[in-house]
Amino acid sequence: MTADPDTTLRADARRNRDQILAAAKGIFAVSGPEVPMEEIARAAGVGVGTLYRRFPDRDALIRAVAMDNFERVLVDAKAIAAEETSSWRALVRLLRQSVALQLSVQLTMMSHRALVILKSDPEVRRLRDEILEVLDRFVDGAKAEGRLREDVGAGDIAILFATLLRQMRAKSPDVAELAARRCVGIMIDGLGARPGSELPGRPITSRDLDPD
Amino acid sequence: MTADPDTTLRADARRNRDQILAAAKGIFAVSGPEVPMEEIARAAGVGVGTLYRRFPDRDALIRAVAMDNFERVLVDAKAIAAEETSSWRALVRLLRQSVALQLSVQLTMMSHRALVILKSDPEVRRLRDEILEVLDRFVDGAKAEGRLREDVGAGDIAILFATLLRQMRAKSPDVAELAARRCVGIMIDGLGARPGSELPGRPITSRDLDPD
DNA sequence: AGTATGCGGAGGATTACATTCCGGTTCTAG
DNA sequence: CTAGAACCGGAATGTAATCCTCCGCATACT
Repeated sequence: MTADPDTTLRADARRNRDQILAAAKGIFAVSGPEVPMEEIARAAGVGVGTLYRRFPDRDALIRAVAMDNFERVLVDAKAIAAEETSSWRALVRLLRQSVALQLSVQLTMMSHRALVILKSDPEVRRLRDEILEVLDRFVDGAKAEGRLREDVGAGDIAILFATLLRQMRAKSPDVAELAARRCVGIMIDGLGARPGSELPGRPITSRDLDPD
Repeated sequence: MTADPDTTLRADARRNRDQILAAAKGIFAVSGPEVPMEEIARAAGVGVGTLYRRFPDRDALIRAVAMDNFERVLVDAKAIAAEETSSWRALVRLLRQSVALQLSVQLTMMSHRALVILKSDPEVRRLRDEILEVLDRFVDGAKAEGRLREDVGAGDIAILFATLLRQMRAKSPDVAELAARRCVGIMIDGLGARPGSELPGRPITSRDLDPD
Protein backbone atom coordinates (compact mmCIF):
# COMPACT_ATOMS: atom_id res chain seq x y z
CA MET A 1 0.00 0.00 0.00
CA THR A 2 2.86 2.44 0.72
CA ALA A 3 0.70 5.29 1.91
CA ASP A 4 2.81 8.37 1.44
CA PRO A 5 4.72 8.61 4.66
CA ASP A 6 5.49 12.22 3.83
CA THR A 7 2.00 13.55 4.31
CA THR A 8 0.53 11.07 6.75
CA LEU A 9 3.14 11.42 9.46
CA ARG A 10 3.03 13.81 12.31
CA ALA A 11 5.86 16.33 12.26
CA ASP A 12 7.94 14.84 15.05
CA ALA A 13 7.45 11.37 13.70
CA ARG A 14 8.69 12.54 10.38
CA ARG A 15 11.78 14.00 11.94
CA ASN A 16 12.51 10.81 13.82
CA ARG A 17 12.08 8.76 10.73
CA ASP A 18 14.69 10.83 8.96
CA GLN A 19 17.08 10.61 11.86
CA ILE A 20 16.73 6.88 11.96
CA LEU A 21 17.44 6.62 8.29
CA ALA A 22 20.49 8.81 8.58
CA ALA A 23 21.81 6.94 11.58
CA ALA A 24 21.21 3.60 9.94
CA LYS A 25 23.04 4.70 6.87
CA GLY A 26 26.09 5.69 8.85
CA ILE A 27 26.13 2.61 11.00
CA PHE A 28 25.41 0.22 8.18
CA ALA A 29 28.28 1.69 6.26
CA VAL A 30 30.68 1.11 9.08
CA SER A 31 29.48 -2.11 10.58
CA GLY A 32 27.23 -3.77 8.07
CA PRO A 33 23.50 -4.27 8.14
CA GLU A 34 23.40 -6.76 10.97
CA VAL A 35 24.12 -4.40 13.81
CA PRO A 36 21.73 -4.56 16.77
CA MET A 37 18.63 -2.51 16.21
CA GLU A 38 19.14 -0.88 19.55
CA GLU A 39 22.42 0.58 18.45
CA ILE A 40 20.76 2.21 15.52
CA ALA A 41 18.01 3.56 17.70
CA ARG A 42 20.49 5.02 20.13
CA ALA A 43 22.48 6.65 17.35
CA ALA A 44 19.28 8.15 16.03
CA GLY A 45 18.37 9.41 19.46
CA VAL A 46 15.12 7.47 19.66
CA GLY A 47 13.89 4.40 21.46
CA VAL A 48 13.74 0.96 19.90
CA GLY A 49 10.00 1.19 19.99
CA THR A 50 10.05 4.10 17.65
CA LEU A 51 12.40 2.36 15.33
CA TYR A 52 10.15 -0.65 15.11
CA ARG A 53 7.04 1.43 14.74
CA ARG A 54 8.47 3.06 11.66
CA PHE A 55 10.18 0.05 10.19
CA PRO A 56 8.42 -3.19 11.02
CA ASP A 57 11.60 -5.21 10.87
CA ARG A 58 15.21 -5.05 9.90
CA ASP A 59 14.55 -5.83 6.30
CA ALA A 60 12.25 -2.88 5.94
CA LEU A 61 14.95 -0.65 7.32
CA ILE A 62 17.56 -2.03 5.00
CA ARG A 63 15.25 -1.57 2.10
CA ALA A 64 14.57 2.01 3.04
CA VAL A 65 18.24 2.80 3.47
CA ALA A 66 19.03 1.27 0.13
CA MET A 67 16.29 3.20 -1.61
CA ASP A 68 17.29 6.47 -0.10
CA ASN A 69 20.90 5.99 -0.98
CA PHE A 70 20.40 4.76 -4.46
CA GLU A 71 18.20 7.70 -5.20
CA ARG A 72 20.78 10.07 -3.90
CA VAL A 73 23.56 8.52 -5.89
CA LEU A 74 21.46 8.56 -8.99
CA VAL A 75 20.67 12.21 -8.60
CA ASP A 76 24.32 12.97 -8.09
CA ALA A 77 25.36 10.96 -11.07
CA LYS A 78 22.88 12.67 -13.29
CA ALA A 79 23.91 16.08 -12.09
CA ILE A 80 27.50 15.27 -12.83
CA ALA A 81 26.61 13.91 -16.23
CA ALA A 82 24.86 17.16 -17.03
CA GLU A 83 27.69 19.37 -15.88
CA GLU A 84 30.67 17.49 -17.14
CA THR A 85 31.39 17.13 -20.82
CA SER A 86 34.19 14.59 -20.51
CA SER A 87 33.07 11.14 -19.49
CA TRP A 88 36.36 10.44 -17.83
CA ARG A 89 36.10 13.48 -15.64
CA ALA A 90 32.53 12.63 -14.87
CA LEU A 91 33.62 9.21 -13.80
CA VAL A 92 36.38 10.54 -11.63
CA ARG A 93 34.09 13.05 -10.04
CA LEU A 94 31.49 10.46 -9.38
CA LEU A 95 33.99 8.24 -7.68
CA ARG A 96 35.58 10.98 -5.65
CA GLN A 97 32.61 12.98 -4.71
CA SER A 98 30.26 10.24 -3.78
CA VAL A 99 32.46 8.70 -1.19
CA ALA A 100 29.93 9.38 1.51
CA LEU A 101 27.04 8.06 -0.48
CA GLN A 102 28.88 5.10 -1.76
CA LEU A 103 29.74 4.12 1.73
CA SER A 104 26.42 2.53 1.86
CA VAL A 105 26.01 1.58 -1.74
CA GLN A 106 29.02 -0.55 -1.17
CA LEU A 107 27.38 -1.95 1.89
CA THR A 108 24.46 -2.90 -0.18
CA MET A 109 26.75 -4.71 -2.54
CA MET A 110 28.70 -6.67 -0.01
CA SER A 111 26.17 -7.99 2.43
CA HIS A 112 24.43 -11.21 1.73
CA ARG A 113 21.37 -10.15 3.58
CA ALA A 114 21.12 -6.89 1.72
CA LEU A 115 21.56 -8.69 -1.53
CA VAL A 116 18.57 -10.89 -0.89
CA ILE A 117 16.46 -7.86 -0.24
CA LEU A 118 17.71 -6.22 -3.37
CA LYS A 119 16.69 -9.11 -5.45
CA SER A 120 13.26 -9.26 -3.94
CA ASP A 121 12.36 -5.62 -4.27
CA PRO A 122 11.68 -4.56 -7.86
CA GLU A 123 11.82 -0.90 -7.05
CA VAL A 124 15.21 -0.97 -5.40
CA ARG A 125 16.38 -3.11 -8.20
CA ARG A 126 15.20 -0.69 -10.81
CA LEU A 127 17.14 2.10 -9.17
CA ARG A 128 20.22 0.00 -8.97
CA ASP A 129 19.99 -0.87 -12.63
CA GLU A 130 19.59 2.74 -13.52
CA ILE A 131 22.74 3.61 -11.64
CA LEU A 132 24.62 0.88 -13.40
CA GLU A 133 23.42 2.26 -16.71
CA VAL A 134 24.80 5.65 -15.95
CA LEU A 135 28.04 4.11 -14.85
CA ASP A 136 28.19 2.09 -18.03
CA ARG A 137 27.75 5.22 -20.07
CA PHE A 138 30.57 6.93 -18.24
CA VAL A 139 32.81 3.96 -18.72
CA ASP A 140 32.12 3.64 -22.41
CA GLY A 141 32.54 7.33 -22.91
CA ALA A 142 35.79 7.47 -21.01
CA LYS A 143 37.16 4.63 -23.06
CA ALA A 144 36.13 6.36 -26.26
CA GLU A 145 37.98 9.42 -25.06
CA GLY A 146 41.05 7.28 -24.60
CA ARG A 147 41.28 8.18 -20.96
CA LEU A 148 40.21 4.93 -19.43
CA ARG A 149 42.07 1.72 -19.96
CA GLU A 150 40.27 -0.55 -22.34
CA ASP A 151 40.56 -3.68 -20.34
CA VAL A 152 38.23 -2.78 -17.50
CA GLY A 153 34.48 -2.87 -17.30
CA ALA A 154 31.99 -1.07 -15.13
CA GLY A 155 31.90 -4.17 -12.99
CA ASP A 156 35.59 -3.89 -12.25
CA ILE A 157 35.12 -0.35 -11.16
CA ALA A 158 32.12 -1.07 -9.04
CA ILE A 159 33.86 -3.93 -7.30
CA LEU A 160 37.03 -1.99 -6.82
CA PHE A 161 35.19 0.94 -5.42
CA ALA A 162 32.94 -1.08 -3.20
CA THR A 163 35.83 -3.08 -1.89
CA LEU A 164 38.03 -0.13 -1.23
CA LEU A 165 35.51 1.71 0.77
CA ARG A 166 34.88 -0.97 3.26
CA GLN A 167 35.71 0.89 6.34
CA MET A 168 39.13 0.04 7.57
CA ARG A 169 40.45 0.02 11.04
CA ALA A 170 42.98 2.69 11.79
CA LYS A 171 44.41 4.61 14.64
CA SER A 172 41.73 7.18 14.23
CA PRO A 173 38.71 7.84 12.07
CA ASP A 174 40.66 10.66 10.48
CA VAL A 175 43.38 8.36 9.34
CA ALA A 176 40.81 5.94 8.02
CA GLU A 177 39.10 8.70 6.15
CA LEU A 178 42.34 9.92 4.68
CA ALA A 179 43.39 6.42 3.77
CA ALA A 180 40.14 5.90 1.93
CA ARG A 181 40.59 9.04 -0.11
CA ARG A 182 44.13 8.10 -0.96
CA CYS A 183 43.11 4.63 -2.01
CA VAL A 184 40.53 6.02 -4.34
CA GLY A 185 43.15 8.31 -5.79
CA ILE A 186 45.56 5.50 -6.44
CA MET A 187 42.82 3.43 -7.93
CA ILE A 188 41.85 6.18 -10.29
CA ASP A 189 45.42 6.47 -11.47
CA GLY A 190 45.48 2.74 -11.98
CA LEU A 191 42.41 3.03 -14.13
CA GLY A 192 43.94 5.63 -16.38
CA ALA A 193 44.74 4.63 -19.93
CA ARG A 194 48.47 4.26 -19.90
CA PRO A 195 50.71 1.38 -20.67
CA GLY A 196 50.43 -0.59 -17.46
CA SER A 197 50.42 -4.21 -16.65
CA GLU A 198 47.99 -6.56 -18.29
CA LEU A 199 45.01 -7.58 -16.27
CA PRO A 200 44.14 -11.25 -16.04
CA GLY A 201 40.88 -12.56 -17.44
CA ARG A 202 38.20 -10.53 -19.15
CA PRO A 203 36.77 -7.22 -18.07
CA ILE A 204 34.04 -7.58 -15.50
CA THR A 205 30.93 -5.86 -16.73
CA SER A 206 27.98 -4.49 -14.87
CA ARG A 207 26.05 -7.53 -15.93
CA ASP A 208 28.52 -9.75 -14.18
CA LEU A 209 27.42 -8.19 -10.94
CA ASP A 210 23.86 -9.25 -11.20
CA PRO A 211 22.64 -11.66 -8.63
CA ASP A 212 21.74 -15.16 -9.82
CA MET B 1 55.98 -24.96 28.42
CA THR B 2 54.98 -24.85 24.74
CA ALA B 3 56.06 -28.45 24.47
CA ASP B 4 56.89 -28.97 20.85
CA PRO B 5 53.60 -30.04 19.38
CA ASP B 6 55.52 -31.51 16.46
CA THR B 7 57.06 -34.34 18.35
CA THR B 8 54.57 -34.86 21.14
CA LEU B 9 51.51 -35.35 18.99
CA ARG B 10 50.21 -38.58 17.69
CA ALA B 11 50.24 -38.79 13.92
CA ASP B 12 46.51 -38.37 13.38
CA ALA B 13 46.34 -35.59 15.91
CA ARG B 14 49.08 -33.82 14.08
CA ARG B 15 47.20 -34.11 10.82
CA ASN B 16 44.04 -32.77 12.37
CA ARG B 17 45.87 -29.87 13.86
CA ASP B 18 47.19 -28.89 10.46
CA GLN B 19 43.78 -29.23 8.87
CA ILE B 20 42.26 -27.02 11.51
CA LEU B 21 44.89 -24.38 10.97
CA ALA B 22 44.37 -24.47 7.23
CA ALA B 23 40.62 -24.33 7.52
CA ALA B 24 40.75 -21.51 10.01
CA LYS B 25 43.00 -19.53 7.75
CA GLY B 26 40.61 -19.82 4.86
CA ILE B 27 37.53 -19.06 6.86
CA PHE B 28 39.08 -16.22 8.79
CA ALA B 29 40.14 -14.64 5.56
CA VAL B 30 36.63 -14.74 4.18
CA SER B 31 34.51 -14.08 7.21
CA GLY B 32 36.76 -12.67 9.87
CA PRO B 33 37.94 -14.23 13.09
CA GLU B 34 34.61 -14.29 14.85
CA VAL B 35 33.04 -17.11 12.96
CA PRO B 36 31.51 -19.89 15.04
CA MET B 37 34.05 -22.43 16.13
CA GLU B 38 31.84 -25.16 14.84
CA GLU B 39 32.07 -23.84 11.33
CA ILE B 40 35.81 -24.03 11.48
CA ALA B 41 35.66 -27.53 12.85
CA ARG B 42 33.34 -28.63 10.11
CA ALA B 43 35.52 -27.10 7.44
CA ALA B 44 38.49 -28.91 8.89
CA GLY B 45 36.59 -32.15 8.92
CA VAL B 46 36.85 -32.63 12.66
CA GLY B 47 34.55 -32.29 15.63
CA VAL B 48 34.44 -29.23 17.84
CA GLY B 49 35.91 -31.30 20.60
CA THR B 50 39.04 -31.82 18.62
CA LEU B 51 39.30 -28.19 17.83
CA TYR B 52 39.11 -27.25 21.48
CA ARG B 53 41.52 -29.96 22.51
CA ARG B 54 44.12 -28.50 20.23
CA PHE B 55 43.40 -24.83 20.78
CA PRO B 56 42.04 -24.07 24.24
CA ASP B 57 40.03 -21.10 23.05
CA ARG B 58 39.47 -18.86 20.11
CA ASP B 59 42.32 -16.56 20.95
CA ALA B 60 44.78 -19.39 20.86
CA LEU B 61 43.54 -20.32 17.43
CA ILE B 62 43.80 -16.79 16.15
CA ARG B 63 47.28 -16.52 17.53
CA ALA B 64 48.32 -19.74 15.86
CA VAL B 65 46.86 -18.70 12.54
CA ALA B 66 48.59 -15.36 12.70
CA MET B 67 51.92 -16.91 13.54
CA ASP B 68 51.70 -19.45 10.81
CA ASN B 69 50.78 -16.89 8.24
CA PHE B 70 53.24 -14.26 9.22
CA GLU B 71 56.00 -16.76 9.09
CA ARG B 72 55.00 -17.88 5.68
CA VAL B 73 54.77 -14.36 4.33
CA LEU B 74 58.13 -13.50 5.78
CA VAL B 75 59.76 -16.50 4.19
CA ASP B 76 58.20 -15.60 0.87
CA ALA B 77 59.28 -12.01 1.11
CA LYS B 78 62.82 -12.94 1.90
CA ALA B 79 62.95 -15.43 -0.93
CA ILE B 80 61.73 -12.78 -3.31
CA ALA B 81 64.20 -10.27 -2.00
CA ALA B 82 66.99 -12.73 -2.65
CA GLU B 83 65.89 -13.55 -6.19
CA GLU B 84 64.86 -10.20 -7.47
CA THR B 85 67.32 -7.41 -8.06
CA SER B 86 64.80 -4.67 -8.67
CA SER B 87 62.90 -3.51 -5.63
CA TRP B 88 59.92 -2.56 -7.70
CA ARG B 89 59.65 -5.98 -9.20
CA ALA B 90 60.12 -7.52 -5.82
CA LEU B 91 57.29 -5.42 -4.51
CA VAL B 92 55.03 -6.36 -7.36
CA ARG B 93 55.82 -9.98 -6.99
CA LEU B 94 55.22 -9.89 -3.31
CA LEU B 95 51.83 -8.32 -3.81
CA ARG B 96 50.80 -10.63 -6.59
CA GLN B 97 52.17 -13.86 -5.42
CA SER B 98 51.17 -13.71 -1.83
CA VAL B 99 47.51 -13.19 -2.46
CA ALA B 100 46.65 -16.39 -0.69
CA LEU B 101 48.88 -15.67 2.25
CA GLN B 102 47.88 -12.10 2.53
CA LEU B 103 44.29 -13.10 2.73
CA SER B 104 44.87 -13.61 6.34
CA VAL B 105 47.50 -11.02 6.98
CA GLN B 106 44.86 -8.61 5.95
CA LEU B 107 42.47 -10.29 8.31
CA THR B 108 44.89 -9.73 11.07
CA MET B 109 45.01 -6.08 10.18
CA MET B 110 41.31 -5.45 10.02
CA SER B 111 39.87 -7.21 12.98
CA HIS B 112 39.75 -5.54 16.31
CA ARG B 113 39.93 -8.77 18.17
CA ALA B 114 42.92 -9.96 16.25
CA LEU B 115 44.59 -6.66 16.83
CA VAL B 116 44.33 -7.02 20.55
CA ILE B 117 45.95 -10.40 20.37
CA LEU B 118 48.68 -9.03 18.18
CA LYS B 119 49.54 -6.41 20.65
CA SER B 120 49.64 -8.82 23.51
CA ASP B 121 51.83 -11.42 21.91
CA PRO B 122 55.44 -10.30 21.56
CA GLU B 123 56.32 -13.09 19.24
CA VAL B 124 53.59 -12.42 16.73
CA ARG B 125 54.43 -8.81 16.98
CA ARG B 126 58.05 -9.34 16.24
CA LEU B 127 57.16 -11.23 13.09
CA ARG B 128 54.83 -8.52 11.99
CA ASP B 129 57.45 -5.87 12.49
CA GLU B 130 59.91 -7.86 10.53
CA ILE B 131 57.50 -8.09 7.63
CA LEU B 132 56.93 -4.39 7.71
CA GLU B 133 60.66 -3.85 7.61
CA VAL B 134 61.00 -5.88 4.48
CA LEU B 135 58.11 -4.02 2.94
CA ASP B 136 59.69 -0.73 3.84
CA ARG B 137 62.88 -1.74 2.16
CA PHE B 138 61.04 -2.68 -0.99
CA VAL B 139 59.19 0.58 -0.99
CA ASP B 140 62.25 2.71 -0.49
CA GLY B 141 64.13 0.79 -3.10
CA ALA B 142 61.35 1.06 -5.64
CA LYS B 143 61.16 4.78 -5.13
CA ALA B 144 64.87 5.11 -5.57
CA GLU B 145 64.55 3.21 -8.82
CA GLY B 146 61.97 5.75 -9.92
CA ARG B 147 59.39 3.06 -10.42
CA LEU B 148 57.13 3.77 -7.49
CA ARG B 149 55.36 7.05 -7.05
CA GLU B 150 56.95 9.16 -4.39
CA ASP B 151 53.83 10.12 -2.59
CA VAL B 152 52.96 6.75 -1.12
CA GLY B 153 54.30 4.97 1.92
CA ALA B 154 54.42 1.36 2.94
CA GLY B 155 51.36 2.04 5.02
CA ASP B 156 49.39 3.10 1.98
CA ILE B 157 50.29 -0.09 0.27
CA ALA B 158 49.53 -2.26 3.23
CA ILE B 159 46.15 -0.65 3.70
CA LEU B 160 45.32 -0.78 0.05
CA PHE B 161 46.28 -4.35 -0.18
CA ALA B 162 44.58 -5.41 2.97
CA THR B 163 41.43 -3.62 2.00
CA LEU B 164 41.32 -4.94 -1.49
CA LEU B 165 41.66 -8.50 -0.51
CA ARG B 166 38.74 -8.65 1.78
CA GLN B 167 36.88 -11.31 0.07
CA MET B 168 34.05 -9.91 -1.92
CA ARG B 169 30.72 -11.41 -2.68
CA ALA B 170 30.28 -12.48 -6.25
CA LYS B 171 28.32 -14.85 -8.34
CA SER B 172 30.91 -17.48 -7.80
CA PRO B 173 34.16 -17.94 -5.98
CA ASP B 174 35.87 -17.96 -9.35
CA VAL B 175 34.61 -14.52 -10.20
CA ALA B 176 35.63 -13.27 -6.80
CA GLU B 177 39.04 -14.72 -7.25
CA LEU B 178 39.42 -13.15 -10.64
CA ALA B 179 38.13 -9.84 -9.42
CA ALA B 180 40.69 -9.83 -6.64
CA ARG B 181 43.53 -10.45 -9.05
CA ARG B 182 42.32 -7.71 -11.35
CA CYS B 183 41.99 -5.27 -8.50
CA VAL B 184 45.54 -5.93 -7.44
CA GLY B 185 46.65 -5.37 -10.99
CA ILE B 186 44.89 -2.05 -11.25
CA MET B 187 46.24 -1.02 -7.94
CA ILE B 188 49.78 -1.83 -8.97
CA ASP B 189 49.38 0.31 -12.04
CA GLY B 190 48.08 3.07 -9.86
CA LEU B 191 51.17 2.81 -7.75
CA GLY B 192 53.51 3.14 -10.69
CA ALA B 193 55.55 6.31 -10.94
CA ARG B 194 53.85 8.25 -13.68
CA PRO B 195 52.24 11.63 -13.75
CA GLY B 196 48.94 10.85 -12.14
CA SER B 197 46.63 12.71 -9.88
CA GLU B 198 47.87 14.12 -6.63
CA LEU B 199 47.00 12.22 -3.51
CA PRO B 200 45.55 14.10 -0.57
CA GLY B 201 47.41 14.32 2.72
CA ARG B 202 50.77 12.79 3.50
CA PRO B 203 52.00 9.33 2.69
CA ILE B 204 50.95 6.78 5.23
CA THR B 205 53.96 4.97 6.57
CA SER B 206 54.29 1.62 8.17
CA ARG B 207 54.59 3.36 11.48
CA ASP B 208 51.18 4.87 11.02
CA LEU B 209 49.79 1.39 11.17
CA ASP B 210 51.06 0.57 14.58
CA PRO B 211 48.51 0.12 17.27
CA ASP B 212 48.41 2.78 19.97
C1' DA C 1 -8.76 21.53 25.89
C1' DG C 2 -9.36 17.04 23.79
C1' DT C 3 -7.72 13.34 21.48
C1' DA C 4 -5.25 10.85 18.05
C1' DT C 5 -0.68 9.96 17.27
C1' DG C 6 3.71 9.02 18.79
C1' DC C 7 7.40 7.93 22.36
C1' DG C 8 10.71 5.22 25.29
C1' DG C 9 12.51 1.34 27.04
C1' DA C 10 11.68 -2.68 30.34
C1' DG C 11 11.10 -7.49 29.76
C1' DG C 12 9.77 -12.20 27.82
C1' DA C 13 10.98 -15.35 24.17
C1' DT C 14 14.25 -16.99 21.25
C1' DT C 15 18.43 -17.89 19.07
C1' DA C 16 23.21 -18.41 18.53
C1' DC C 17 27.65 -19.69 20.53
C1' DA C 18 31.30 -21.27 23.43
C1' DT C 19 32.77 -24.85 25.87
C1' DT C 20 32.59 -29.27 28.36
C1' DC C 21 32.17 -34.19 28.73
C1' DC C 22 32.19 -38.92 27.88
C1' DG C 23 31.27 -43.39 25.45
C1' DG C 24 33.43 -45.19 21.54
C1' DT C 25 37.55 -45.43 18.19
C1' DT C 26 42.27 -45.41 16.50
C1' DC C 27 47.10 -45.40 17.02
C1' DT C 28 51.38 -47.48 18.43
C1' DA C 29 54.64 -49.56 21.59
C1' DG C 30 56.00 -54.04 22.85
C1' DC D 1 48.54 -59.19 17.88
C1' DT D 2 46.96 -56.70 21.98
C1' DA D 3 46.63 -53.50 25.69
C1' DG D 4 46.04 -49.08 26.86
C1' DA D 5 47.18 -44.40 26.07
C1' DA D 6 45.83 -40.81 23.10
C1' DC D 7 42.18 -39.19 20.33
C1' DC D 8 37.59 -38.48 18.31
C1' DG D 9 32.87 -36.63 17.43
C1' DG D 10 29.14 -34.29 18.60
C1' DA D 11 25.14 -34.08 22.01
C1' DA D 12 24.19 -31.34 25.92
C1' DT D 13 24.56 -27.32 28.98
C1' DG D 14 25.06 -22.65 30.33
C1' DT D 15 25.24 -18.04 28.91
C1' DA D 16 25.04 -13.84 26.51
C1' DA D 17 23.02 -11.22 22.95
C1' DT D 18 19.13 -9.69 20.21
C1' DC D 19 14.66 -9.30 18.65
C1' DC D 20 10.43 -7.38 19.10
C1' DT D 21 6.10 -6.47 21.81
C1' DC D 22 3.51 -3.86 24.96
C1' DC D 23 1.80 -0.23 27.67
C1' DG D 24 1.71 3.90 30.57
C1' DC D 25 3.10 8.59 29.52
C1' DA D 26 4.07 12.69 26.40
C1' DT D 27 3.38 15.63 22.43
C1' DA D 28 1.47 17.62 18.43
C1' DC D 29 -2.48 19.13 15.97
C1' DT D 30 -7.45 21.14 15.69
